[in-house]
Amino acid sequence: MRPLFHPAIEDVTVEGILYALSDPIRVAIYADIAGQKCTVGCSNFLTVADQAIPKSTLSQHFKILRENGLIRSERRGVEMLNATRCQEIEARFPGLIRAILNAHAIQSRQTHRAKQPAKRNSRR
Amino acid sequence: MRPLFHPAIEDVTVEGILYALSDPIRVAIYADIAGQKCTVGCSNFLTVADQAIPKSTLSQHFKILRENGLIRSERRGVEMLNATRCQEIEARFPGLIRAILNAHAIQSRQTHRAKQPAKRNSRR
DNA sequence: TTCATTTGTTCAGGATTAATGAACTATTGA
DNA sequence: TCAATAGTTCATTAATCCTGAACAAATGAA
Repeated sequence: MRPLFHPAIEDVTVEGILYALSDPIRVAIYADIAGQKCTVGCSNFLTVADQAIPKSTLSQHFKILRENGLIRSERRGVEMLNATRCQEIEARFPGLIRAILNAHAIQSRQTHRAKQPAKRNSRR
Repeated sequence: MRPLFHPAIEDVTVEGILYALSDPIRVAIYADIAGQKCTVGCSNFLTVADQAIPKSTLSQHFKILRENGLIRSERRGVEMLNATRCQEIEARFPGLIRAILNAHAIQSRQTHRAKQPAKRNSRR
């Protein structure tokens, strides 16, 4: 099994960050990790927003978050501990992560209030 | 030819915005339009960052920007005038567009300074 | 040690999405 | 009516994504 790849912060791109967070599941995962005090394992997200995610899919999502510089993952015993790299990104792209998480929170509140509003299309 | 579709601002999603701007060509186009005083036609972008873009591809890029709520396009005579919807988005997701454009500007400066630094990978 | 359990990765395939040349539509002006 | 200009649509190929199945690594118990 290959060692985990983490890009140096100066190799992290805006496009990479936006791409990684342009998926509703990934942004939900990232927002959750960012909100936690401590690091968390992947399996906390086998269901996201009442939706079951296959673990192979979940693994890919974490890989995308990791390889685009959004999180740092470290094996701890049998599980993987994930932490955000918010501070590093903040130093490179001030305000970016905060604005995205804030926008995500605004949207989540509206979606909740409308109680499943006929399935928003995530992309396109 | 179908009439152009523009989503209502309340149907614009964070994921849609991030997706649309996660492509290096689209974010460059968007940053350019946002920086202009007046609206501009699509053909201004047949080359972006010294890279030729086929016009069918360009048309798709504009469609993605438009249908994710980032720009408003209007036919004026034989050409298409495009304007950003920055203010509407600002009202819905405060600070989001500004932070993204700022990050893009930071990255562009660094990329320029390094004079084509061995092709940054745009995604992944 | 050996085995079962837990957690996550890798691989292979089918499904989806993106890129683009060619043909087409719409508008303008000669 | 014709040519030129500006974009769109379509069809095909290429690239990506999703996920079940098999695998790998660490732990703890027997």
